[in-house]
Amino acid sequence: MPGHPSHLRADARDNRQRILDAAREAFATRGLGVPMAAVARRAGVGMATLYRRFPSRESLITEVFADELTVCASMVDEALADPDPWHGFRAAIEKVCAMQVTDRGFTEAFLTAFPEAVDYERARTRVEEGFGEVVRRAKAAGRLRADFAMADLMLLLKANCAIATGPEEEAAAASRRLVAYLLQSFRAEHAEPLPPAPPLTLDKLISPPAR
Amino acid sequence: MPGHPSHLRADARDNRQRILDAAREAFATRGLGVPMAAVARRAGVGMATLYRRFPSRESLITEVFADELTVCASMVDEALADPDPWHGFRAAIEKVCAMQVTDRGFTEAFLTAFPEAVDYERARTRVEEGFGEVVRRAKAAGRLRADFAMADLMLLLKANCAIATGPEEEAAAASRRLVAYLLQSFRAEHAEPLPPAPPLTLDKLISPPAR
DNA sequence: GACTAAATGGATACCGCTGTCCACTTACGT
DNA sequence: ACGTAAGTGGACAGCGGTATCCATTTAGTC
Repeated sequence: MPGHPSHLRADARDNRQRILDAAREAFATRGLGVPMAAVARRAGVGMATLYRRFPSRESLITEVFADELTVCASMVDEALADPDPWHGFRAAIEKVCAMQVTDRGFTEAFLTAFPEAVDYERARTRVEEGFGEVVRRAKAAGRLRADFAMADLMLLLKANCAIATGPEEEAAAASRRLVAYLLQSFRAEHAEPLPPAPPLTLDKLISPPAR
Repeated sequence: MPGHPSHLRADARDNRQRILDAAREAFATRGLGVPMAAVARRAGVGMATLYRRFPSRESLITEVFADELTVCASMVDEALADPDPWHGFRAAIEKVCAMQVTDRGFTEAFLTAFPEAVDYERARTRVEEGFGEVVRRAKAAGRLRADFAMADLMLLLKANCAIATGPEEEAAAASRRLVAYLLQSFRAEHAEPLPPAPPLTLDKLISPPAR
């Protein structure tokens, strides 16, 4: 694993970080699929540097995504710390969806699994398990409908991802409204019967290699 | 406008139709963005033929999409003929969403406006107005919440579009569940306050030129 | 059946993006 | 200070896709 920051010369380590920052920004504004050259230029490094550090586009995406997943994990922690389980559930969902709107790269990455990543894998399961606990508590409190499935979270994220395209102002409004609609349906009070949940999990659901 | 079928030699007219059929099929299975050469091969014609008939990829998409919009319009007509306004509303939405799942090209096309098309424009407004009437009647019957906006339909379609990717079986299940959730929220009975609707219409909402 | 304009297909020029190679530069131990 | 290995940037070959050109074939008319 040559990507690891340890054992790197000081300047190389510096450049590595610059690349990650540039990539995050580029992915956020222009989506994954942005030319590698654009990332390199933005970072102020040459192609070779970029490719030595991140041999494939996927490895770069993976690394950037791992960082963002960490942010995500902290949101889940906040939700767990909330004394009101439903409020925690609701706030976590609203925050992640808002994040998808502002950061297009994050959005796409969420939909494009990269099974290789290791750190990423750990953060992911941490998020999954943490959120599972949030769900359990909200159900126990009688606020979240009992037939809510984790796959429904995926459903919401995927849906919101589509909403998150286009001019940011509109996208934000649209996302808020979609989330409000769905949160209302998630409430236990007026639950109506549903078709079965699809067999989707955070990794399984995804469209294969994007392109 | 060289695209028009009239005044074409018989064989040319025939080939034009073969291209449209091939394109519809190719778009449906492999998405818009399928290589033009693949469409040509599938239609059993050369590149030149394809490009003479449809000078740009967009013009081809537009034409195919116009046909599919017609199907869509007939669904709206069915909804209008339904004596139960809410049932009509519900059935129309379920049908269109199911169509998005089976036909990936249609889905993408729905998200990628092409303002130039003329026939397309007519079919579109026909669908919009027809569905507007469906909505009006469902509201009048007290079954659809009063603050439902046409933009909410766009919201649903865009969301469902993201759901419609991946293996068809899973996608279908996921779509059914999403639609069920949203339809529940659309019902007047238990309506809760919502954030304002985004200013989206069928053409306005769209992300600019796809790629 | 013969003539002509329309229609055709495949070869081809072209373009943008990826990923590699190599001659030069720089950090760091001594 | 200086040697060396690590690091660097830009040039470049390869690839997959688009759009065009032109020699050949074919439909429709007399």
